[in-house]
Amino acid sequence: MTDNNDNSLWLRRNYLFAGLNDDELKTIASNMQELSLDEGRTLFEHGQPAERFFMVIEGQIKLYRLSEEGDEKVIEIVRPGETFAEAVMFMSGKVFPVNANALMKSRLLSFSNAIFKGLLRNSPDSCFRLMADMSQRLHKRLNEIDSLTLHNATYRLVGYLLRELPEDVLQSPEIVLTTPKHVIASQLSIKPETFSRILMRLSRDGLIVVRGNSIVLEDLERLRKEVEL
Amino acid sequence: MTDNNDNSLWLRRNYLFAGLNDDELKTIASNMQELSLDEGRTLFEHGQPAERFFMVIEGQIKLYRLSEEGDEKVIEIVRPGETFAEAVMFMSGKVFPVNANALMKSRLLSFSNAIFKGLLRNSPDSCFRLMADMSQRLHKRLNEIDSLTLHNATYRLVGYLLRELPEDVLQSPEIVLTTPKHVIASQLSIKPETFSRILMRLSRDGLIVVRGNSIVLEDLERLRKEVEL
DNA sequence: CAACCGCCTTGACCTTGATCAAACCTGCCG
DNA sequence: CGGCAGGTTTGATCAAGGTCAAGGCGGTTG
Repeated sequence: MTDNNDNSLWLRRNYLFAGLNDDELKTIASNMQELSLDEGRTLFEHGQPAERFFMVIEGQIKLYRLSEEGDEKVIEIVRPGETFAEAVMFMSGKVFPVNANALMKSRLLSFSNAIFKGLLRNSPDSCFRLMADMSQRLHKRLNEIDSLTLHNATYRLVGYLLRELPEDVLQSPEIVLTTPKHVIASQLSIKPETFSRILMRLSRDGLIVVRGNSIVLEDLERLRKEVEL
Repeated sequence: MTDNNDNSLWLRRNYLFAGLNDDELKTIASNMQELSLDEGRTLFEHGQPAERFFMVIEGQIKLYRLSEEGDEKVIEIVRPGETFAEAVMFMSGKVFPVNANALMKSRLLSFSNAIFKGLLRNSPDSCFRLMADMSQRLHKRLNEIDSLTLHNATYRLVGYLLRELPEDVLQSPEIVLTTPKHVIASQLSIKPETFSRILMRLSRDGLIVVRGNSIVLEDLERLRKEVEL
């Protein structure tokens, strides 16, 4: 139970649960499960019935789709503090729409859809939070479709770099990739070879400096112009 | 008011409002506005503040994005009975994420976000319906990303044809395009020329027969195989 | 410390679908 | 009925990014 108390902190911190009172949080906490996954372990697969949703508290979870030929498209990398698969509980079929797999040793919490739904019924506030969450996801997907159809690979990559930049612009504009490049490439719908070549070109042109997993954005001005045009 | 009574029928028919009682429906109805748009008229633009959402009762509304160079990507064609922009009310920025434009003379109803949100606060049932709606949209977007990144233009086009097929398989497998081909092409993220060529190839191979806006699916068997592999 | 393994990079070549340009329909309007 | 306009088709060419193959570079492990 001390374990669970520890985990409850994560609940209070997440906006999804912020609309619940102490009793409701207790209900959630007493039904949540902690689980840990070794690197490479799969949590669920596309098409499996979905009864729970998840929060990452440590590590990284890769959400992805597979084509019939086995090609992989990474939809999202979920990081500590973030929830996933919570929108599935309202879908008619109620099966996971993607595969989920640990990129590294990870710890998660899982929550019963049924119980959470029960609480939602008495908490319009929580409903609104969840809807805000879904609305934001919808918007992110729209932007991805936009950049896939209206823009090219360089645009997507530069956009990614700029989004990865920490909020406060004052600190040094360096990004340290915490995920293998080929996974980021897949997320941006670029092949690893092309990903590498674009980084190459950007550094040849003096926009960035690459040293392994570290990318320094040398010329923010020109990088920003790259995604505006 | 007879007009509004007429329009109220549309409300009762739409699942979004199905969770509301008579009083609540009356509130909605008394605040809804009817508007009509001539062909080519724009309803709203990407980035404009969003205070209302809409239902089409006649005609077709094109939702689309524009690139900086003016290229257009059609996100969706909204047809009679369907609502749109209702997810926007929960977004932080509350601006329309797309442009909306009438493909032909159209009639719409519009509803105040604020008032609907007020009703939602007392109707968990309606919240759940809206969440089901958003969840379904999320899933549709995911599938679009999937088919953009993991599949080719032919797959998308054949998939479209099969989805357009009426439910009951018994009737003749003919599709009549009610939207200009270049608009459908954009929806599928294909250029008009390529769209035309793919139709050409499919009919040369005996899978379909094209006559203007009519497409007869001659060989459902092989068409289905096309999207499975 | 050597060997191996996974990941990344580099080079040569290829394929899909885009682009550009012209012809072709079809419906509409004067 | 002639001509014009929008949408569609067709043909020739092009380019972005994918594929295939080989090499390099760490990092881990026995």
